Amino acid sequence: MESSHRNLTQQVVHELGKKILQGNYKIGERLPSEADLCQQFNISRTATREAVKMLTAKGLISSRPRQGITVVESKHWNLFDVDVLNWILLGKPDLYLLRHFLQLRLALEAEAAYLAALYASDDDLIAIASALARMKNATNGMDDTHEADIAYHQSVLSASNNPFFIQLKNFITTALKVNLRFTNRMIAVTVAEYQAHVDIYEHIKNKKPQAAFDAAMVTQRATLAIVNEQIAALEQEKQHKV
Amino acid sequence: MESSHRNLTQQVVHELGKKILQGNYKIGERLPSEADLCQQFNISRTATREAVKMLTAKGLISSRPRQGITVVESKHWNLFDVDVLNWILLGKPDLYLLRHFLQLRLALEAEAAYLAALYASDDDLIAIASALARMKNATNGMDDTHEADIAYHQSVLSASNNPFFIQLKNFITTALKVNLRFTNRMIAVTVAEYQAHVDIYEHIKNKKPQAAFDAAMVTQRATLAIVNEQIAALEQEKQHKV
DNA sequence: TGAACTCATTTATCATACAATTAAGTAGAT
DNA sequence: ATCTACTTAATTGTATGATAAATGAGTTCA
Repeated sequence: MESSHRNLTQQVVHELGKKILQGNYKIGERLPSEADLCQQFNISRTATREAVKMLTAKGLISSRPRQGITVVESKHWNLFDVDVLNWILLGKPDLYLLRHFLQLRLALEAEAAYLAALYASDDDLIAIASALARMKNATNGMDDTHEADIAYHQSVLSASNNPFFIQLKNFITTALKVNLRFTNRMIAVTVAEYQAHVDIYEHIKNKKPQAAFDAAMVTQRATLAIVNEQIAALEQEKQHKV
Repeated sequence: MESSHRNLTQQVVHELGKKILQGNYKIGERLPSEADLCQQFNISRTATREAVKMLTAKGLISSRPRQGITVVESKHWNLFDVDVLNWILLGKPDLYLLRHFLQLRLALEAEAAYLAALYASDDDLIAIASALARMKNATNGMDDTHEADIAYHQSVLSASNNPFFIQLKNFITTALKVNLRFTNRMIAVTVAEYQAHVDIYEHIKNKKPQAAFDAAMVTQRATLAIVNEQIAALEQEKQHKV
């Protein structure tokens, strides 16, 4: 068990969270009662209840006397919670999830670039530059592409100096992980992306918000277009099977 | 006490959450120990611990043996949690918070309009249209402006058919509440806004994503510009005082 | 100096008991 | 029959007390 270092409550939170996000319990359905959960996990009511409370706090379930523990509507789920996001990833992410992630990333990252051009401090600029340096090394195999990519995107979000954008760094990082599962990128692709990011950085440094926004938007719409094509191809394939 | 209908645990969650978000405990600082909290609220350890766990699940605090209960860095806070957002509002929202909200709304709502133009179902379109009808009534005083406004924004987000955008309906609603505190809108303004929303709706209905995006973007940048001016004026005023 | 040990503090977990809530069933009146 | 009021049982909510585990800080000893 990979989670043996965590305490009991957190392990149960993890197990139940995974099951809920993977659809083992349908919406509105009852989970096992506290007593049953105690038996299943062989733990005390204290630990069980604390786990239930944590999942409640994340908006996944609701517990009431006599009614038991039920899965609430998915619109109440805190999809931007790090744990919830990771539980989603433990399932089998499909192209539709990838598209949803990209759609939100597009919206966020373009405006983050815009705001960075307006509000980035000197330190923020240095952070972006050093992330870009790592990306360049990565194209030569001297650094990890994925790590460098994450560092770059996080540095731009930080430079927006908006706490809400900053909080979404978790989300973006997770979205990039999903990306990684679908795109086995060639070095060539990475170089092109690197150049695009350099351009955005220049706009940010030169305090040209609209230019930074547009550049980021173009890059992301292109990525999204590729995924949309893949989905279209997939759906056509399904049609043929039927 | 307005929260007397809630159970004990949730009341404590609310009280502590408020205090943390209002800055009564600094980041890294220790909250009272479990034992102290039991005394302060005059409740059992069970209730106290469950409250602590819920706040932990929302990313506000961390509790470890010997170290106690500490406020974690704000970058870990789940700012998109409904409760956390409301605790923020219980403070005294300033123009900077309003700006942060608007910056994110701008990013989200423009792209939501784009996606709505691509993916809105017939029902989605009907929902937007009926929200617009409510807004029109509101300009005649026949419906509540604020409620109608919320309904409109929510209907566009729903029409994006992206679960992440849909989850952010809570956020947008809260952001609109903050808006309300600062802008005592004239009817005239509302009429102008109404027309802008009608235009966006037409673009969505006609499946013109880019047009919908641009229209939404223009409206929001204008709103943001006003707030930026107010902030600039405020900062200049402060300069004079010094 | 520093490594090993002890100790005290605080959270983590367990066990048990009772209270509160509420869905569902039951009895009684009309 | 059916509506109301009552009873019951299932489930979570809260309280209490005891013990375990983690860990920072001090203490001893080589």
